[in-house]
Amino acid sequence: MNKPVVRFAPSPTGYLHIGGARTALFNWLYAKKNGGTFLLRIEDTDVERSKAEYIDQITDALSWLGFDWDNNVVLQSKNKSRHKEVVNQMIESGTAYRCFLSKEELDTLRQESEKKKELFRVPKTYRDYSLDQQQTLIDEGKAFTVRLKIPGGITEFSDLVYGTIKVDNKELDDFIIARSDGSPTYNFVVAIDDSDMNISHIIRGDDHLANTPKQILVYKALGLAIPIFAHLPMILGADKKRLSKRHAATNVQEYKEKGFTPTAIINYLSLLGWNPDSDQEIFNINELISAFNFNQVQKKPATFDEKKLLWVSGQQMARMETSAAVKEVESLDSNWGMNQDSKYKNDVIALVKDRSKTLNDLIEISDVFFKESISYDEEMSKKILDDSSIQIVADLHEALNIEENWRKDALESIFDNLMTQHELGLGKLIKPVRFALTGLSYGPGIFDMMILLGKDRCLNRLSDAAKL
RNA sequence: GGCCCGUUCGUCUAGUGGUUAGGACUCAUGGUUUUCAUCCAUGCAACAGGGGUUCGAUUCCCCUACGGGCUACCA
Repeated sequence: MNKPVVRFAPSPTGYLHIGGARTALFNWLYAKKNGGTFLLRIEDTDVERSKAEYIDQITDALSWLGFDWDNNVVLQSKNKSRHKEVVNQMIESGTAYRCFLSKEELDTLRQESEKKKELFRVPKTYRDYSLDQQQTLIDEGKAFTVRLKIPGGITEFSDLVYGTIKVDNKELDDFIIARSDGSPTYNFVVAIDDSDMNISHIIRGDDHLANTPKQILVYKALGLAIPIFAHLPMILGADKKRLSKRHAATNVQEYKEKGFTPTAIINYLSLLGWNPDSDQEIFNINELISAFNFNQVQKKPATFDEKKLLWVSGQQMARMETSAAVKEVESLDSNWGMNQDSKYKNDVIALVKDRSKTLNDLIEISDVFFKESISYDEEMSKKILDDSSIQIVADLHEALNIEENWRKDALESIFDNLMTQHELGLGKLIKPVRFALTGLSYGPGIFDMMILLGKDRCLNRLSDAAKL
């Protein structure tokens, strides 16, 4: 088998969203797994809605996710003359024809059949006009579109996910391949471009499933080799509607800002509509590449669940090397750990990493190790630092102040004494102490934290908290 | 309306002509004589409905319902 050539073909009418990222992922995985080529084509032929800035946003997001594409980005708009050439060629050869029905005429006819509850079909008035007859109408100044001359019969193809799909060509109108302004339409150009780019496997959302027969008919009309198709089920929002801007967060960029790593996002996305045929859920990229297979791709749409993403992210976080986590955080937030010793930064992340689910958690918790003094949330301090708690904090301060050995065993014995003194369990002591030390109600082990924070910082914070 | 596709716990999913229908997330409870957003254990929870086929259907077939897609001079 030849090496596959696949492509991701977004239109630059918005940011890269989760659904697009999943489509890109499955294309990329398939290419990587089979030593194939992954191409990127921007479908920017909708002049109204396409924006150049979105192209950058999409390519940035893809790069960030790590989906490096081969060759240069193909801009569909650059192929205009090629598309026109093929249209003309098809008119000449009679596989397509000029249709002189105006949009208004068609709209009226369509409305009439709707009123009569009849099935609307585009009239094939001009289907069999000779080239001479067509020319006469052009000379009269009549506008025209170009339609594909769809033959009778059945169009059948085998989808890697959905299996055999059959459509009676009668169901398909002679659809327009070039508008009256000469611009070609999607179902036409997509076939031409895919063929020109030698795409062997078309992997895309199943919203294209019903368009596939039309595209196959274009391939056939031109005598082109028909690629293999694999349609992916849609990703739905919590309301079971197709993921769109209406939903909370659909933009890949937003997940980056929430502190998810590409690995976590990719891992979670891979689990939407696919399963590894095992119980494994946490994958690194290479594991995913070798496990990926269309046999395990689901046919039904999957609902995006941020809770599970968060869990996957936490799992990935725990598996990440400390040094890698430091790098990730630094690239996410360039201000993080400014003017801090790199060994210290490493120690902080090592301490905090296992309990964090996102890079933002890392940033939030590690911050208390960098700040000189911390601020206390008023409501929380009222709740946590009552009179007796303040007494604990004050007593601890006193005991720590005279402690020379800032080591775990020494700290432990101080807490032991405090426990007897206040007749409380360790847990009860830790709560106010942690809050005094960090302003947080959660975090790493208290002794490790104190050691890393250092004596001076601990003493200052305890006395600050005791004054509240 | 027509055509195409789909329907297993709330969610992601495994699975079989005879199973206690399995796992994961979430949630609940308990544990880890240190909090917890980590970790461990336990628990709650599903085969859309109706007809067939069959000794037996969640599994095969048909219908209905529901969901999604396409049906544009959008992509």
